Amino acid sequence: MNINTILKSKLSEYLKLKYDVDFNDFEIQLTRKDFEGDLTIVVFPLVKILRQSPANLGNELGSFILNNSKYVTGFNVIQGFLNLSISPFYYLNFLNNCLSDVNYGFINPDKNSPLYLVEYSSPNTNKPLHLGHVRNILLGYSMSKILQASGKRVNKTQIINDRGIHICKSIVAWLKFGENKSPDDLNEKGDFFVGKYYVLFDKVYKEEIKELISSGFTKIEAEQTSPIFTEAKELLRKWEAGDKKVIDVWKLMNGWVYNGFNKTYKDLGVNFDSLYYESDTYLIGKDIIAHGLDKQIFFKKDDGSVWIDLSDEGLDEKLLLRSDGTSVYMTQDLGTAYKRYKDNPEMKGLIYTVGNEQDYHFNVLFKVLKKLGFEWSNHLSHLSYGMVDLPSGKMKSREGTVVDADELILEMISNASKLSSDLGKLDDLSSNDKNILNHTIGLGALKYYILKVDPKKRILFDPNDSIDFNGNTGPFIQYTHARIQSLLKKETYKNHSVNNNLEINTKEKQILKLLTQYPEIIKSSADNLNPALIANYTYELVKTFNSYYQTTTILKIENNELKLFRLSLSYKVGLIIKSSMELLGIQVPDKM
RNA sequence: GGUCGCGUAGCUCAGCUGGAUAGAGCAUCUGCCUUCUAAGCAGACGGUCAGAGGUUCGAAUCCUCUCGCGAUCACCA
Repeated sequence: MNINTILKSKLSEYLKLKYDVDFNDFEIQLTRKDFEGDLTIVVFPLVKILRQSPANLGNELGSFILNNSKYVTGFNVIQGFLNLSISPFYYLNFLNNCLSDVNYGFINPDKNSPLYLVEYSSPNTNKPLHLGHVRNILLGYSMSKILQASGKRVNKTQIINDRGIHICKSIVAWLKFGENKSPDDLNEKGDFFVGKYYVLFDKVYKEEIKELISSGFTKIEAEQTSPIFTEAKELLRKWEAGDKKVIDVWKLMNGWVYNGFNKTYKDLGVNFDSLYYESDTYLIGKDIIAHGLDKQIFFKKDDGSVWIDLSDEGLDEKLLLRSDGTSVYMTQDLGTAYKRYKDNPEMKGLIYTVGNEQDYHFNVLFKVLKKLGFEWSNHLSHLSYGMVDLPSGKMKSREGTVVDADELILEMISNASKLSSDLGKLDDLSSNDKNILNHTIGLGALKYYILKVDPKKRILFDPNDSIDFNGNTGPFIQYTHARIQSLLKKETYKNHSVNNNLEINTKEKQILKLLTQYPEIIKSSADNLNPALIANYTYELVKTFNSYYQTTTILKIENNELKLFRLSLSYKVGLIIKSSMELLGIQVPDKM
């Protein structure tokens, strides 16, 4: 059993007996360095209840726990802080137990575990993925792993925004200028290929407007009468009418884009369990609107547009359907949410990984569903994250100021490659193994760089400042893991029980203390939807271990018992590093 | 203007539900590779936690106000 739980229950038992007070809300923290002790109980909260001075109370509880727990070997009291020295015996015992437990810290979900849907990525099919998507994808994927580790069944899902005027724009441009060529003909990645035509459309459109204005049209007239834009609108009409030719081109081009996306997902090491398409769900959304109108939850304005009044919730009126009957963003999201519920009626959570620019949208979405009386609406939550901005400001795809996901991945790999060849670390590897390793390291750097930051905070990304490989970074953590593996390789290592009378040093105790915290970190990370907690915990562990590794002889000592203990400890640290990096979707190599 | 979020070292960030003297990395400087991987370790330097009030034994953390930055309030998605 966990030492905190033991201490809490003993103390509260004591308080009940002696003072007839029910209290179990003890705050137990790691003792600050510079103070003697391992765990600290804060007694201030009890001072008021028991009407005693903090010092007296600390001493009283301290002597009680000293006499009643075999794990406590001493105590001291400073102000209201009761510092307890914990016997190495406890930690060694813990090491023995958790050594044999491969899944230490993990709660394995089974068929009866609550089902959570985690949505992430959710791209438009008219342009390649960029750095903003990368943050989204990494966050969503990592959260799905973390939720799984905390005992939830997870379905990783996305909604693909595959219809609408923006899609038609790239189709029109390709039909006009594409010369019937496919990405394969030009040896291009499908999403780039299509994105190119999206940009081309915009270029032609702007030129047309310019010409029209110079021949006497107003700006608005020009925008409306632009031939290429008219074509796009016509195409959208045909698409909605189910015109076979249009649908075929649409399918063809979307297929190219999906191939491109899949390559990027593969490079990032992520995947999905289910896919939803806006082209399937927007009609369901329209049905829901009709239903809500029926029940008078929504209302229709004179021009035919449909709205909901959320002023009683502190929000405004919100449009749900355009006056011409076509759907808006909200329409589609209502439909998608409903379909997901229908497909997974037992779901206990649906987490949308979407940027914080859409906080308002999701606020409204959840409230609309609630007003519609869907009891499952309280399972929905929004994992909102800050934008990734450049020194020049916001990324804008049409202005070409985006950091492209694929280019960034390549750059990270080449950075890793350059660094490892400079250091001469991989010289004895085959070139294929080198490539795999550089990919692992480059992506480790990228993923860690993004995930270590609190999701709700904005990230300022400077492309000229290539991502660091030293300090609090992915490669540093990977490196430590690799070093541990090579250490273990040099000795025949077997699982064994550590002698409980062993003397352990301060740094070893520090590491063991950190290891005991691992399950709480996973839980907290899952509860707060925050992978950064795990990232920063792992960094602390790695840093502590490195300091130990550098200053403590592990292999070349006479005392066999001690050597085996040190190997056990290293082995366990390696396991924890590996499993927590896996929760971030980061691979850890055995050699680098 | 309304709403939401953010503001911690020169820079990038930790600091979880309030706890002791504020924590890392980068950068700058000083040591350490004939001993398990120097992508490392040890150390120095660096702070008005945006500002002002309040709550209490105790506030970077909670509340109020002010300032700064960002997002949003679209018949765009």
